[in-house]
Amino acid sequence: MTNATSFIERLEGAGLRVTDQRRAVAALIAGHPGHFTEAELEREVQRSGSRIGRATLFRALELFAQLGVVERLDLPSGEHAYVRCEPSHHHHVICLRCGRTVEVEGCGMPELIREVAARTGFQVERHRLELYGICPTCREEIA
Amino acid sequence: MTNATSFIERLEGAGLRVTDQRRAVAALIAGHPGHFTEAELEREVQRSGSRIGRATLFRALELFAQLGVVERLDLPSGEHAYVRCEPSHHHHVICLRCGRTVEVEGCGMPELIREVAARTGFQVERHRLELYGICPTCREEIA
DNA sequence: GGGCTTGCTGAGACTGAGTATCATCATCGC
DNA sequence: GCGATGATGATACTCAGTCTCAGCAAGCCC
Repeated sequence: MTNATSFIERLEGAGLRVTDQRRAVAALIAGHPGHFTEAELEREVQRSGSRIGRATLFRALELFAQLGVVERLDLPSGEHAYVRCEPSHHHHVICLRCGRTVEVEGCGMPELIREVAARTGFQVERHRLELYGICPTCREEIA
Repeated sequence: MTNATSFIERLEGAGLRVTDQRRAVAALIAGHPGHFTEAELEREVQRSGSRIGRATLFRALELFAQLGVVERLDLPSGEHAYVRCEPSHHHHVICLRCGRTVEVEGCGMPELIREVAARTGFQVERHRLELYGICPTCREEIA
């Protein structure tokens, strides 16, 4: 489980400073079950009583993204969002109804990439795969 | 091959008006080998001597995207771009060096989606897959 | 061809995400 | 505790994308 402490450890491991602001952002992200936008995070920061500048929030998100503990998503609406995640290769399945996000590892992409490479002559270096659907909880609620 | 004429046919088929502006945008898109941003298209419109408002350009892109002859991409940089494409299900392989875009059909995703659904309990409704790499031409140039 | 309806256009104001700047502050190694 | 330097935040700014609304023109009907 990714928690605020592991965020801090990552900061220390990279030789970066551990500030109150980063601690607060880490705690908020760690407490988030699904994805969130920068605007949402900003509101939560205010609600929690912390006083963190917008620029700092953006910087913290970018930083955590570089450290691999947070990933940036592009929602179908075109909005940018973030999810906390394990720093290993994986993909996200995002619930279109409640926004809950689940990580899927071992995605079976390597064969697909080999096939695409063979067919197009491209040397495929990276890919982005996002799956959207309805989570089990929401499916029950709808039914 | 997708050309400007097929864009127009799609408009007519959908009962939409065929205007000079839409014709001009269709011609520019049809002449584009790779992806392009709205800003790039805007510059080309000006260079070609047409006089099309920005709002109209956005509307035309959105329209063609709805008609399935253009697709919206999210580049790794976070920028939004568009590519012209066939209106069937497929994915794009994008060259990180020259921007050329190639469509890949029959992507082998169904099995992957079934597996993810089985593992997470999600009912997967749609997905977004984009592959980034180096195209054959660029590979030769680098070598 | 002429008139009419209605969808389309464009200028410009607006919004909101994200960035740049820079003086001030706080962390952390010594 | 001290100092170097990385981090912060207020503010101004840029730029993509949207909204509005008066005027225009495509295409239908006669």
